[in-house]
Amino acid sequence: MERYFSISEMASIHGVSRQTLIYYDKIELFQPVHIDENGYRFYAAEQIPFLREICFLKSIGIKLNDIKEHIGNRNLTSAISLLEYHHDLLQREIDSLQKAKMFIQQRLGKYSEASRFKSDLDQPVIEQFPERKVVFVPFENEICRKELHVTLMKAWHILSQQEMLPSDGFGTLILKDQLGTNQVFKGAGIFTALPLDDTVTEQLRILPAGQYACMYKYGMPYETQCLKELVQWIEEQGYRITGDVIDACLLDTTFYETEQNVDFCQLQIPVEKMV
Amino acid sequence: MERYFSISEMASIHGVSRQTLIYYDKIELFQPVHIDENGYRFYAAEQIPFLREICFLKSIGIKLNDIKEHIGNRNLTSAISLLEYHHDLLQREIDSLQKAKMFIQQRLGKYSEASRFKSDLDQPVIEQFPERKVVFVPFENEICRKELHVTLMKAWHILSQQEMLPSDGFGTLILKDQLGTNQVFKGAGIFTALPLDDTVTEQLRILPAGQYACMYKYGMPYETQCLKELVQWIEEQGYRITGDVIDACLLDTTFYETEQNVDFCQLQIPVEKMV
DNA sequence: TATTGACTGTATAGCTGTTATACACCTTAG
DNA sequence: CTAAGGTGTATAACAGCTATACAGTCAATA
Repeated sequence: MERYFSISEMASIHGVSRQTLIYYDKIELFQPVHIDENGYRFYAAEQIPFLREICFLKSIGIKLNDIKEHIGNRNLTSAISLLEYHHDLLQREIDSLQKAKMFIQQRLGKYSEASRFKSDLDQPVIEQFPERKVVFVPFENEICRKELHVTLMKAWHILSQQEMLPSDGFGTLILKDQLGTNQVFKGAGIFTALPLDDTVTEQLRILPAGQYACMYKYGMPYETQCLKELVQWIEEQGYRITGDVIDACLLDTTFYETEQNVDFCQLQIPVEKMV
Repeated sequence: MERYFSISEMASIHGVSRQTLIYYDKIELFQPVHIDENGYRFYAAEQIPFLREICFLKSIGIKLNDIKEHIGNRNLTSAISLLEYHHDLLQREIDSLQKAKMFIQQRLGKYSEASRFKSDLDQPVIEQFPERKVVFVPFENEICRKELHVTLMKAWHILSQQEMLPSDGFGTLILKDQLGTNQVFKGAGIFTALPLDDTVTEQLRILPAGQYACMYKYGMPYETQCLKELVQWIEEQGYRITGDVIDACLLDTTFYETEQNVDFCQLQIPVEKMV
């Protein structure tokens, strides 16, 4: 019966590579019991349970450094606390991936909305919307492309502080009372939909459920031609505007770099029929 | 109105570091529209949606390389397929972490069993066990420490091929018919509990539910003193052995490196009362 | 005008856990 | 004597940054 295992034997027994054992030797995680005059590494059968345990801990995602600290003086208490700690860590990791998955689903939902829109471009139509919770950040300067982008990023920051992403749509919100004045964008700002129902303490706003007069358009929110048309249409049809105007961005400029360089949007104005 | 953003402005708007933008420049993922005579980078407001989108895709875990390939010529179809692909990837990742979490729970369960054992060392006692599914690998050579370890690793390989880990206990299985002969370990081998109910095509064996005569002990399976004592006790108490002998390892030698260097085990022999 | 301080640039190492490569040595079989 | 198959060391590469060192730029102040 041979006394030692060569490095390749030891590696193949554990399903790891020779290089990996050399690396473990180097970082002093797992070293051969014997080294011969040529520098050849030799491992003992008694070492197998240790390497096995290292492989187990590695497989469940524990860092080699943590394994190294643990494996040296191992006892039931330390083994349990290492596993419990890692269990919590895994749970947090899973939660975070679940969240990412949900953000993707929401974004896909938005894309699906954008691709099968329900009316022609620049054609007014009435649609129903559920209640929407959003974060609202008012503009601080004259509205322009730059102000739009910078303000949106502020809203983004508010979400990301709560570990959320603006995956569920955003746009510009224009105050109802400013319509028809020569300061249409006074008090206006950017909204981003809340992807989770988590509480954002400040800057939370609710877009009410109900019927909205809507119009798809290409253009930036500060181009008000379509807005005027839609408001006029609302009057002609005998509707009354009941709340603030939403200019929801369906596809931003990153989709139209070369040609148009404007957003694909939907104006949404809450209305009710006048009696 | 200033035309450009400096690198630090652009970084802070997006909540990334200056170094990150330098890195994105270098890998040609996101580059400034203008570089002045001193090499200073300047970014345009129109670039914000692109960097924003890069940050979004990065946050949900998409690799920079994939983002780079995608962001250049972006359209609804490619955006959807990128997200759908990544959604599946996330799901697989989550499944794998869930599995790891379950392995930890099982291992913790084993440790808990080991720490609150129900009878004294070397004291026979009757216990109930549920049915257990295990992978069985027979010894190929004379039983000894090395053969135990090597055979256990073979069982490990069978599990890991099915993306499982031997987290739910292992041990030695001795055939009932060899008890009392002078070849006790003929046909014996290593078993490892199946952590999942997945089908392992071959080498699957079932340890039946029922009552077992049990004894905790320190020692390796090839040391048969305790086994003899337990078998004798079974006879004295008027029980009959109904199946193969299990020598379940509760804590392996990695827990006892310096002092004892043997496993903490529990002998389990299925029995029934003779009438 | 000289000097701060806050910016900018480049270049480099470090992190983690390997894998891959290049090059050299040892042993044994043909 | 050579070839094959093992072994050793040293190094780069991967990803996505962060941190550091060192140097140039710019505007405001003493």
